[in-house]
Amino acid sequence: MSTEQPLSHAQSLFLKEAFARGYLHQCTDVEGLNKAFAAGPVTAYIGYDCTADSLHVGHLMNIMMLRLFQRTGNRPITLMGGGTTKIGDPSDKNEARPLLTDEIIAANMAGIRTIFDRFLRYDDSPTGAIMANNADWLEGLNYIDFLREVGRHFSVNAMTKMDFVRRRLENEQNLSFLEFNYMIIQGYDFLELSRRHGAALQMGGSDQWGNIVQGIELGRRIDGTELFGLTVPLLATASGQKMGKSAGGAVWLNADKLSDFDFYQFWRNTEDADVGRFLKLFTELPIEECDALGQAEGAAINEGKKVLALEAMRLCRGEAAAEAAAGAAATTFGGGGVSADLPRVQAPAGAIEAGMGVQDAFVAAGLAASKGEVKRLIKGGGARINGDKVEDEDLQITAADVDADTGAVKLSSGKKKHVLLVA
RNA sequence: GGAGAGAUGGCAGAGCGGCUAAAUGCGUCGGAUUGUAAAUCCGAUCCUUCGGGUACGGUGGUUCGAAUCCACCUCUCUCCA
Repeated sequence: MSTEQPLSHAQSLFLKEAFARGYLHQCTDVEGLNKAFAAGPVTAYIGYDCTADSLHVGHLMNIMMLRLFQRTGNRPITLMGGGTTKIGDPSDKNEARPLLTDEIIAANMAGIRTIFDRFLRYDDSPTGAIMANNADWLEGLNYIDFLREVGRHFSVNAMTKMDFVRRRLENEQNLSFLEFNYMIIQGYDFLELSRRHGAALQMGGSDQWGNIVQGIELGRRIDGTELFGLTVPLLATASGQKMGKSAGGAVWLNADKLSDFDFYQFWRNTEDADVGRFLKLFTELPIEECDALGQAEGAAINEGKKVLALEAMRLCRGEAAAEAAAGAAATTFGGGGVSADLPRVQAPAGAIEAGMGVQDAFVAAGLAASKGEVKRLIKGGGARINGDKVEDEDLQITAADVDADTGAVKLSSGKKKHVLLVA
């Protein structure tokens, strides 16, 4: 796509900026979309599954894009897949996954919403974000009416040519009718959102391209409306790793799923080659500044990583958490001191006073999954208590190990994972 | 509907009566190096009350002894119709 052409209207700011920051992958019709922006605020949506009670870094790029979309004078809709989650997206999966219950879906949705509140402004103004839930229209659908209105526009011939369908068919793996309907339902969401809220654009991960296009087609055929789609690129690290692992687990955006310290560390440990790109994607610093920081050579690039970590923290966890995590990192890695802002885990009541085995302590702190793992860690020289290497696998942790200031014992697995086990 | 092949640790994939808690690779976790980076190198990699206990799709059986042999069941794949 070209950014050379003069974009005389402020609304096109979004596409220009999104492109420059690296959010754009594919677009169904750049010219048409530019015109739409020129005509006034555009309403766009991104759909989110409710399969977990938090979103993770993999979702962050498109949340940032929604935020940019709003800041550049448009109205974003976050669509919760309360209805579609009951079906489960079959694309890219080889087997059907177990269906979630209503209770779990509702709980997941509540967890996910807390994240959006940090990034978007929800209100009734022309650019105020809207929270939608496709359960609102999917659950009340009348089967016959739906088939007559929507079903007739879908060609099974075409649907069987889709990658995931063909794969399932060729491998003779069961593809239930339920799953087969997912793309119809998702396409229908777009139609419904365009009717209810005037949504003209759907954005999403590049894996959603097919679903998005289906929705656009549907809108054109049934309502004769012109709809647009655009996707964000798949995110990987420079060395080719899929992004989003930290301290042994997914990098959740919710603080109750991943501590502020670990979240900060995730960004702080970004690969050199990714610094500039990630700054543009995950912070709101001016592009020139991102580029400058990302181009630093050698150890100087660490400054960029600190900025990235701090800024990403600000957006995802808030100012106070960002400062605290940065401080905790500085004391932990700089001075070797113990920061009170390291992740805290409560030890079983009275356990430390009574004397707690190291192995149990590490497991309790979540630094190891089993005692055998702790033994291996000790054998490998990676276990530390208050900074001292553990040599004896039967060592007892007692009240004497509890630091007066933090009221906890600092346990470390390797050089980067630290937990304060609170007595 | 007919004929074959297969199901092994987080994954891929050897093993085909005892030496097999099960080769090798990937992944993961430590260590070294370094800049809390990447790359590289080294080590570890079921649980345990440290006696043992679980484990090679499921259930029985043969055997002193089975992931390995037999029967049935479940699922998957390939070829033919």
